[in-house]
Amino acid sequence: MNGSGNGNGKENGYGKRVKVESEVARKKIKTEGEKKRRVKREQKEEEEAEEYEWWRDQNGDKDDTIRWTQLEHQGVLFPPEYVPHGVPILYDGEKVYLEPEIEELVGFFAALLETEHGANPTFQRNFFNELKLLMSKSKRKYPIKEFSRCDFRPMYEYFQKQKEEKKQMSKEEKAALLEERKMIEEKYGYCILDGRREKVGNFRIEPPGLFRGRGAHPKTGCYKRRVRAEQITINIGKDAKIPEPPKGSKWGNVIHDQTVTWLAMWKENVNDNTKYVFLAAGSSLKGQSDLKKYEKARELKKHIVRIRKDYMAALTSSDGKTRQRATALYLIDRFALRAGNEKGDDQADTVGCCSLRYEHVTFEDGKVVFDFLGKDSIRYYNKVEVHPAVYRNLVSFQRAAKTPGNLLFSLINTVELNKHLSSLMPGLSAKVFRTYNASHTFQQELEKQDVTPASSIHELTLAYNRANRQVAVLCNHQRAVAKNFSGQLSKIADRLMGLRYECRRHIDLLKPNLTDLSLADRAKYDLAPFEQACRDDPDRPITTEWLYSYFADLLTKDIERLEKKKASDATQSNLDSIEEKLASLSSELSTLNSKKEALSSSKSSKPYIPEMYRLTFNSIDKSFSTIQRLYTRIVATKTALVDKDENKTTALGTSKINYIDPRITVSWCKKFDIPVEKFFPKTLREKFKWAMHADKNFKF
DNA sequence: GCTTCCGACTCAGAAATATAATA
DNA sequence: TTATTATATTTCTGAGTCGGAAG
Repeated sequence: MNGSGNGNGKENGYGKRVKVESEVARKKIKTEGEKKRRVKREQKEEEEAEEYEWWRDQNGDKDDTIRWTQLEHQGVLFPPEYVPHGVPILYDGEKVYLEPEIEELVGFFAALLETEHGANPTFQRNFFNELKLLMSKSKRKYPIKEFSRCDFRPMYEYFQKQKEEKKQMSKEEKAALLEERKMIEEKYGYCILDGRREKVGNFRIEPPGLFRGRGAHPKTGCYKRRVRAEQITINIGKDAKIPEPPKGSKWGNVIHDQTVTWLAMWKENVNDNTKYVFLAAGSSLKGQSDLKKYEKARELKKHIVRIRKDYMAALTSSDGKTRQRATALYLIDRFALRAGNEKGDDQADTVGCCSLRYEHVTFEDGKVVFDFLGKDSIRYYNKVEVHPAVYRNLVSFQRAAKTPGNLLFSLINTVELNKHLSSLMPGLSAKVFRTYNASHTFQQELEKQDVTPASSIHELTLAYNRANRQVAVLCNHQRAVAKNFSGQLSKIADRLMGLRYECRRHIDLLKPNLTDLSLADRAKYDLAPFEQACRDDPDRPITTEWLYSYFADLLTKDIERLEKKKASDATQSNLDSIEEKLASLSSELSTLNSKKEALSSSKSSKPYIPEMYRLTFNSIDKSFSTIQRLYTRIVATKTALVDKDENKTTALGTSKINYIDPRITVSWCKKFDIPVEKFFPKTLREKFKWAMHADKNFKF
């Protein structure tokens, strides 16, 4: 590996920035240390792998239709054959035992019983049709007629139990399993490409199951059948040894096509789509096209002003087709919309720019509202201001479309659009705008961030992620809300409430003591911003009931702490005082509980505060600094809350992996003296090997 | 020429797994 | 400490783009 690239991590390791501040941090140091060792080990592995630095001898005008000259590989790995378990399902409450083939299919459904797929009517219907088909072909007679009379629970429970058992496996068993996995990866996971050992991506043949289409896919739940060797085409070098198919079978076809990069291919039965086995993302072949993609996007930089001028002028063209094309381009460029190819009826109804329909735009307060399902049925909702000409055009396109269901851009399509684009710049197509705008936005946002090389790792990470998030929002990259998200949020909100309450009572304590001060002195202790910060959240007011739970919580935690202390390092001398404290804590806890009980019946106005948590005034300065400290924590907790909430549905990964030129990250890391490992985990460093030596002055 | 089809590739979020944080 | 839970990373496979061949 080249020195300038990888040496970076060593010179600027974590150690320099980790501040040893307290004993509490000691534990951190240990884990930091372990982390450091792990990172070092990874780096070593990266260095050890003998490296072909393909990016060093790129010559642009090589014949790029031939993708390889030598290709050797081990073929594909098939999933294990089905092993029947004999667990029945219930029909009208009666046990029904199934023959293996049918049991397997039913098992696919039973496993998904508690998921959204299992509850999806289309999924259920498609699955059940497949089941009826299999039963009708069987010699056996099954009583099963209606889905609603089936009970898949027993099988579901059985699978759950199995999962549980797997979790309970001993260390040795787990290690053995891992070992086997490694062996398999060693065999199938690599190929020889032009004399070099390169990683293969998905060498595992997809196991049978129920097709899990996204969104409202009409075929979701259909039986995705087991793939056999006879369906598979192997692509391999002429001189290479052809991999052995499973016993008793043979490959469907073996070809030696040097113009493509796949190693194996088959047709999947549900949608008749082709599935490929490709090299891994870190391979030279993938890396080369990745680099090419970003270079093309950078090429667009040189033309973007002209292209924008071009389509802005065309917005008011007298030719309808030209106006539509210009408007579509405006949307693709400004809002990073996808091109939007036509789709069939046997697919989910999703759209991109060119396939937008009447119902996907509305006009509100002089703005345009886009609301449609995009790729993967992810909702795109955006209320935006647009250029007046674009507004006028959209209104008129919609009027021309007349009714829902009709195309907004009725006169153009993606093929034409891309043809036009490639006439403006060789190789330009709609998707290049997404790459260009994503990378460009990222670089700009990064520059906007208020950080210096002296900033802490934490601040730098935050800055990076903020820029990253801007791009994710631009590209509408979303993710499902985490399972217990609201629980996690309310936990933080609860913590915030506690801080607010504490801040409030410290202010109340201090305030009366300020009245005697001179006006000038009083100005030194301005409480206004703090009072503002600890004002109640109207959605979560501090009630007496909450207060009692708050103190009960504090008591419980203090009791636990003391119990621990008692158990671990109590000497005879302090044992008594511990016992004493424990007793008073417990008594306060029971007092509190009874007060809480009484709360529902009587409405006493003054909340009871356990003795040990009552505040006593000490000095103005002490009190004031406590308030300041609490204030800082309130602000930090608030931002954490906002941060978490904003990140709730935003997926940062997709843009990092596919849209942001990695050289921007690398150069920024060099400039700000922070290891790239902070932002690129192992596989990404592998994927972006070609970008690791980017200069610190690199500009996208 | 045109439209339609389809092959080959990139990009997408969910699910599985590994790791770190916390009780 | 160990067990549990949260978070980060990797794997999986479905869903797009786009260009060129076929009809």
